[in-house]
Amino acid sequence: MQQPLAPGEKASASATRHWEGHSSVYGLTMTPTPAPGRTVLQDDSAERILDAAAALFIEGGYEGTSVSSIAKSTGMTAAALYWHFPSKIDILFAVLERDVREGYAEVEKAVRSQEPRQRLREYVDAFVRQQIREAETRNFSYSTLISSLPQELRQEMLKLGAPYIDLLRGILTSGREAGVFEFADVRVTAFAISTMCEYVFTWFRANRSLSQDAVCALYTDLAVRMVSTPPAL
Amino acid sequence: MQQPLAPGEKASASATRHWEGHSSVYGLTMTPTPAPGRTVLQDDSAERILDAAAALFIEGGYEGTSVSSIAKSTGMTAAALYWHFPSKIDILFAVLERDVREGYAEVEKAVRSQEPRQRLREYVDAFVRQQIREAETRNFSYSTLISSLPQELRQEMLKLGAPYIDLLRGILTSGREAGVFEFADVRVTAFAISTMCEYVFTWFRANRSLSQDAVCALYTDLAVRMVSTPPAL
DNA sequence: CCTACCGATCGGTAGG
DNA sequence: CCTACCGATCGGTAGG
Repeated sequence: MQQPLAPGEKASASATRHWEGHSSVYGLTMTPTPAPGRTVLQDDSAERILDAAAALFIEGGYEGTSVSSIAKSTGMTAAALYWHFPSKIDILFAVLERDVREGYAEVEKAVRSQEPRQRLREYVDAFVRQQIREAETRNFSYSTLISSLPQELRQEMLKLGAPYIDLLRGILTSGREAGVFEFADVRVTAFAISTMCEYVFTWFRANRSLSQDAVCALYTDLAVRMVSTPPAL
Repeated sequence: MQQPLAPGEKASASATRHWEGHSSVYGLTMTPTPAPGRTVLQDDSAERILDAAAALFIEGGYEGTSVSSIAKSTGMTAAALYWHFPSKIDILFAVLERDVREGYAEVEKAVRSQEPRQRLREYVDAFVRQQIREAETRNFSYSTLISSLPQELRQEMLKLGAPYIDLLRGILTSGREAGVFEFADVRVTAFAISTMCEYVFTWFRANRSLSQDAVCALYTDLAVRMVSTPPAL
């Protein structure tokens, strides 16, 4: 059972906390633990922090954003943030985690056809559209912010992206079973298509002459070509 | 004429400097200017700084690497670095610039066939092999370090990568003229293939079961499929 | 290139 | 005794 903390006592990292998510891997001392039983999701302060942090990280990167600037943007003090999150890096992780989920939900919703080739088109179109939309208004994409995470947390983020890649693998596999797709390796092919889409933002801004729709259409065709049978080898 | 600087006096940013390359875009004050007339290329100190900085940036990222750690690694003091480079960001830029050139030279050397399809295979194989090799030993790839550059310098880096993409465009165009390739847009297709190859590192480490050769072969086939005629649509 | 430092700001913590 | 913070400042370190 969790004991109430005496005034001034430090909570250990293993203590039950009202915030969810990752426990800091650093040996940092924690702010006093509030009573357990509440969740962040009932508390919109945490959501407001994530909103502010997301905007600032996207604008200036992780290291280019101070804790106090996040605090100012939410109308709190810097110290108050540490009641909601154990460290700055946990804020980044939570921001990315939320974005991965929202991004996946959007793509999943767009994929509604039952025909594999059409499903693949819907997947690529939604994915590329999402990435381009982000690239247009952001200095730092979520993809590049991941590199600010320490090794361990980066691995955890990769796992969170699994549904994304699993959806694509499912499309490819069902297409192969239906005889419309043909490819040598599901995993590599899925990763290839996925990274191709994810990193459109690295070049899109530099070529403003192209419309969003045009790039989506071109990428969709390229992806379909990569897996369609008979292969043109 | 350049006046000798009194002790403690700061050189203006417009003073003649013996180092080459980009002038800092920040309004930072500079360390005292040495006598003009020497070049960095005759000075292997600058090369040693770049070697040390490259290793440290790759290990800990840009913000995770202090100027003094670069200095220590080269056997200099932190202040001494500022005789060779105007700022920390200029060191990163020089590191990336050198790598882009070396990386391009390697790919260019690998592309020797005259047959377009084989040329594309050689290009993709060399590119992917290079990226995987880097991914195996590095925490931060050069591609992710680019995101630590401010907007202006990031644009300059993109320009430095032009030969890379131009080589690929040339391959695609000659293949189209020879009637073996067919695609809708040279620029987008080249970018799609290029980013697909460049960002192998984002997933390769997590899937150690695959060999370097296997991934190269699979990616080569995927790229050829993307542009081969007749398209399997 | 070194020694000797600066202005500022960093992430995080204190008691209340 | 709780949740939700505040005003002030900590020890270190950054780039220059």
